[in-house]
Amino acid sequence: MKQQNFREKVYQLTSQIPHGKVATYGQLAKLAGSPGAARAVGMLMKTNQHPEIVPCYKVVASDGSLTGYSAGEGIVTKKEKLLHDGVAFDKNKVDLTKSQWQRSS
DNA sequence: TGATTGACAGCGT
DNA sequence: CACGCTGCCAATC
Repeated sequence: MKQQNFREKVYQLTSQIPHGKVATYGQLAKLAGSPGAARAVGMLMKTNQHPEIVPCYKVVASDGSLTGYSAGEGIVTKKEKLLHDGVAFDKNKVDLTKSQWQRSS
């Protein structure tokens, strides 16, 4: 498996997140090959060149908090999308205890 | 090529 | 428990 560019890997991994699950920026960064690059991952979502294959709303902060989101009403729309996706929510945050994405099966 | 930004994460107060 | 500051990485201007 050849190592793609960091950003390609992040987009790929994000598109692989199953229905009803979410992943954290740190998790994606680690899977992409650079643990600690959570901020860089967030930037890729912001620039978001592949909105059709990258459900960025499935990506949340390490604490389950919904951050950013450049589309619709922002955080509000993102939360609604996650709820619609079957993700376990806790008030204003995602319940990572139940809905955090497992690693590659 | 260099400097700055940015949708984070972890630790401290 | 809530808020603030620092550190890391890659992309963008």
